[in-house]
Amino acid sequence: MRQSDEKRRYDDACGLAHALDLLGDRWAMLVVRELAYGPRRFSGLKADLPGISANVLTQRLAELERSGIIRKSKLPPPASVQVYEATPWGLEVAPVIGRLGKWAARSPAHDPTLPMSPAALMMSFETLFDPERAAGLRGRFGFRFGSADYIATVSGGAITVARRDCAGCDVVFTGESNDIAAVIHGGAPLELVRVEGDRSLAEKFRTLFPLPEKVETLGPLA
Amino acid sequence: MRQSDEKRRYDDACGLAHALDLLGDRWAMLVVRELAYGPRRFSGLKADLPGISANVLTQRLAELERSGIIRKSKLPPPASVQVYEATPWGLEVAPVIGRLGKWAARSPAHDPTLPMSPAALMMSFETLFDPERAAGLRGRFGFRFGSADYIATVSGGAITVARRDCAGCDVVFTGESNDIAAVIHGGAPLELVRVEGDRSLAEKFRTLFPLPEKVETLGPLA
DNA sequence: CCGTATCCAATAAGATACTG
DNA sequence: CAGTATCTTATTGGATACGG
Repeated sequence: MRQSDEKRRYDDACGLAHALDLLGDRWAMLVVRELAYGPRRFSGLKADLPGISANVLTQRLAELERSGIIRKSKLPPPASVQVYEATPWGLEVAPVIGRLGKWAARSPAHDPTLPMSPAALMMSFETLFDPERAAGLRGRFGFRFGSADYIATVSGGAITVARRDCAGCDVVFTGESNDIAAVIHGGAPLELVRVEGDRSLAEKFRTLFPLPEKVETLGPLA
Repeated sequence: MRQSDEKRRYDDACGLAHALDLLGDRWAMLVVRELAYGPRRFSGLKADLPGISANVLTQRLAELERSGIIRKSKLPPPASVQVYEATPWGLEVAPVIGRLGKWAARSPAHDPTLPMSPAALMMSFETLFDPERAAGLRGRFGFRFGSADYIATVSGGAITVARRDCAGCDVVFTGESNDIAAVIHGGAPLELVRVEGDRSLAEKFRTLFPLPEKVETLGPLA
């Protein structure tokens, strides 16, 4: 628990400074990332945020709720479990933090071999998607992570992602998000994960997400 | 100085997590904002980041330089003073943090009456600009803050901002960035600041930056 | 004047154990 | 499973002193 009532804030009218008042605390943006595709439970969030401790997660959820970025809600019966979900406004920041991620992927210090959560992987599909490479391609691509299913729909040079059952997809990838990330982004062999359905479509899917070029280590000598 | 050599990092391959490794420390993004339009000196940065202490600024500058986001450089003689400037890659994150700011401006908790630095104000012009309202408008708008001059060029339904002498502008606003912000964004009377040049153009300029609608306090009851 | 280094008090984050 | 409580450690900001 916070000992003082007053949170540390920037004394600055700039919208960016206020964004950092709202999302600048450690873990806050990553919590929003995890909620980008639908409601999640406390334990799921904790599991997908490697290294966060329960008390910090509790505090972040409370602050984000106070700010109106997320809210508590209850899944319909018979589940009836409590979950956290992004509000419509909270959801609007997802594409912005996605672009922040795309920018950072050019950093020489970025290490793509670290673990990657299902939500992070699905967001990478949205942010790294290349419409030109997807021209003329149509398909529904399912991802079964054990904890949840997601589908990515490619059509008309665009991609959309949703958390939804994989039934009816043209291809379904099943495995750990780390391994699926290695296959899609890292060029690892398809055999690392389970692939059901149209295999050639799966191969094409892998080509849609070019990694941004790394920055030169010493920076361009302008 | 940091006591441990190891910086606290996220153990996460997600680009966003890496962005926060690079820019997640307090003040870091605001330093980048201040460098968005050109090189700045230490004391200028300190003055425009209300509340930062010299040692924290020193530390942030060193970290950002290590990451390749900014670099030290020397102004050409006879000035020959040391300045900090964003690298080309570092500059690329400016529009992204601008969008973060635009998103946060919808927060019910956002207080636009707080102080606002010149760089923050100029960035707000870029992020809040409405191309439809600027249709058919052309002009060069100068801003003289005492510490530096900036110009905003509106043409063809677009706006560009640069730090440059105001000479040749159609309108020049002179005053403190706080007051100019109150005039442009807050609807304060033009008389609060000094306006030279085409006054009707100045009035039109004020209409180009609609503030985003506030979120309802309790959030939409979906 | 332009920073940098050091010390200090307050606060935020992390680890771990524990409760309903 | 969903958090709390408690303790320890790390980071922040302010003051101040110092070097170019």
